[in-house]
Amino acid sequence: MASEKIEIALPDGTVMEVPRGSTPRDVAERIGPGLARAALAAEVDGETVDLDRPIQADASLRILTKRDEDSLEVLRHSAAHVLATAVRELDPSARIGFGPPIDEGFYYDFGVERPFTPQDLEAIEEKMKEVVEADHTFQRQVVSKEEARELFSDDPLKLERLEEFDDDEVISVYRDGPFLDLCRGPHIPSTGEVKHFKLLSAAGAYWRGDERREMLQRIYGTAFFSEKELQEHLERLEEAGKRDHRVLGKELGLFTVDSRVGPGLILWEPSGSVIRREIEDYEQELILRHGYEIVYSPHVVSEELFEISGHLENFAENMFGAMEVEGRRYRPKPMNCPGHICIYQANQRSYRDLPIRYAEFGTVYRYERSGVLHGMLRVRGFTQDDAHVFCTEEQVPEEIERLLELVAEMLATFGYPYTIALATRPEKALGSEAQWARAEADLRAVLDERGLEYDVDEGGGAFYGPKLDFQLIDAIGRKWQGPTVQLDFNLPERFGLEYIGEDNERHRPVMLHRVLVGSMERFIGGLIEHYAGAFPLWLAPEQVRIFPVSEQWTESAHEVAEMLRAAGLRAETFDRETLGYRIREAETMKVPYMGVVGEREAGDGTVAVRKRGRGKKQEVMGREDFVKRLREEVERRALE
RNA sequence: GCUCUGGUAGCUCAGUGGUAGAGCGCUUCCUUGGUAAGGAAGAGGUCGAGGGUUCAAUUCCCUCCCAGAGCUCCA
Repeated sequence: MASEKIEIALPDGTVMEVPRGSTPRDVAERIGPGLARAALAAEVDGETVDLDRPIQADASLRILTKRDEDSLEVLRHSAAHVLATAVRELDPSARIGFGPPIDEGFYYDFGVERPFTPQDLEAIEEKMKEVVEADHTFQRQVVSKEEARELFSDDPLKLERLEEFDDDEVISVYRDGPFLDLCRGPHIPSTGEVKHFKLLSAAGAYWRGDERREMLQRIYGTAFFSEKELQEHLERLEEAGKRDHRVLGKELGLFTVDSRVGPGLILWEPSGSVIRREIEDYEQELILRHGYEIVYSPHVVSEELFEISGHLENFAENMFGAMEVEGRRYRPKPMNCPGHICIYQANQRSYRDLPIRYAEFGTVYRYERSGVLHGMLRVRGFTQDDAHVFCTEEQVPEEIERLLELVAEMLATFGYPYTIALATRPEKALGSEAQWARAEADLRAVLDERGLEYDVDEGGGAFYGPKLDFQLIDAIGRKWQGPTVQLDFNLPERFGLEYIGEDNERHRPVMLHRVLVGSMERFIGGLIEHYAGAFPLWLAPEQVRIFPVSEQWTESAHEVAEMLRAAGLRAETFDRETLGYRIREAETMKVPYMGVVGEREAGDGTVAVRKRGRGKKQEVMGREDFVKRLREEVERRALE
């Protein structure tokens, strides 16, 4: 039996015969000593495992080195163990929660007496370096539940997790030097491989994410295979910090909040308002061109409406409280759809009227827990660029097609690449299976027809219909929630929506909800970060700033600015301090264009044009040409 | 909501059991400057709000308000 062979299929297609019970490490050694040295983990039949995990049957095998995506996860998981090892060394009484790898790093939760301070993190990081230095081997061991109970008898958190194992489940523990953890694995061969890591922050986190349970102390960190990648990651974090819309919003005077107004409620300063108005004007022009009609609905609505819509039943915890007037209860609206439905129902509708597309920049109010509020990105009052399409089932594909076109046009204008996800029927769903199947098929067909790539989020749809989610990718690669399109079988039913068909019978229309920017607040908050505050000309609150070289040319500078304003451009003059100061000020405020007027320019009717961020590279041009050039750039909404 | 951290001049922040400081900004004056900070003087603060301890609180304690980080990507 011992000499029995099994077949291992390698990624290059070759098949290797090895004794049963060989480990991936054995295979790597047979392939070559270089690979054996570089090996960190392995993928056996698609499952990531340790290098010394014996293989008992024919399998496909891939040796993972630091070049493989999946290795990074293993490394970070191991880094989390190194962290826990260090924390335990410093505080043996620390209880051990969970410590998984996450998207950009890892964390570990600890049950400790007091929260970690930044000094603690430094000390822990130093201790981690010792653990790495010691190069402890990660040793996997399979134990029985009974043995595991014994091993973790002093740690109630681990014991709790242990009790959740089914009897037939394999329970594994991993040891690295002094530290033992209940862990699924896999791990890299030894702690010495965790060379480039950094602890980033500490914060409270509920045990198992349940706010009724004990709060543990979580430490976040990240790890990479090279110092270069680590440094690049830290720089990215720093860059993201510099782009923070709250900081830029303050510096550039875009928006503010005031505790007298209330948390999560945005006040738009003039400069921010310019940006918003430009976007709203643009979008209005866009959607009118795409066949929408503009409507308006009230901010405060009788509760009766939300009883019909079901919001009171399903959305109440997100709604602002009721106010009573003349014995009737009213609510600030959390959504615009019920109002639009009432407009639809204001008249009898014929199939000849459909599709009907109502759009509104509708301001809604939603209660969000105070802890989740965040600048402009998560607020309690915001304006949606909301629209509702009422159409027949047959018209759905064409409407989806139109929406895809609309989305593509709009996102290109802002320079966002995007991805699409189709969210399908969840467990608990309204409407017949056939209805869902048809709707989903319609959505797929349109996407496929256009050759668009998309992910499928199985069961991710709303209970009332499938949806398309668009995710934006910003200038530094972060993802943002973008447009959404949702089919709705629910509200037409609840409100009893009807249209008269060709057959002179009453029929139920389908309803589509869609937003493009979603919320003006969130979208513009995101745009601030996407552009790092340097808005393209058409959106820039101040588009041009004109400086005289010295006071005697102030008049000329004013003339130029006046000319620009007459052409509809937002131009100012600035003649304080020295020329260097004025340039610096304009660069800091990220004004796209600067124009300098001195003796030469005043003499021959030109202006010396400097573009934001381009340093001294200036260009002298005629004033008319300057105006023309800027007009042209605004009109095509150029990104650069 | 919960845990931790913070709230001092318009902004960014230092500081102290004996009623406060810097840089930037602001005002005024000087400077008339050719592409990222010219010089000087000055004004400006109920030290988040309320209560308590104390001879004395911006500082220590309590409550509240606001802000920030985080609150399962399941060993």
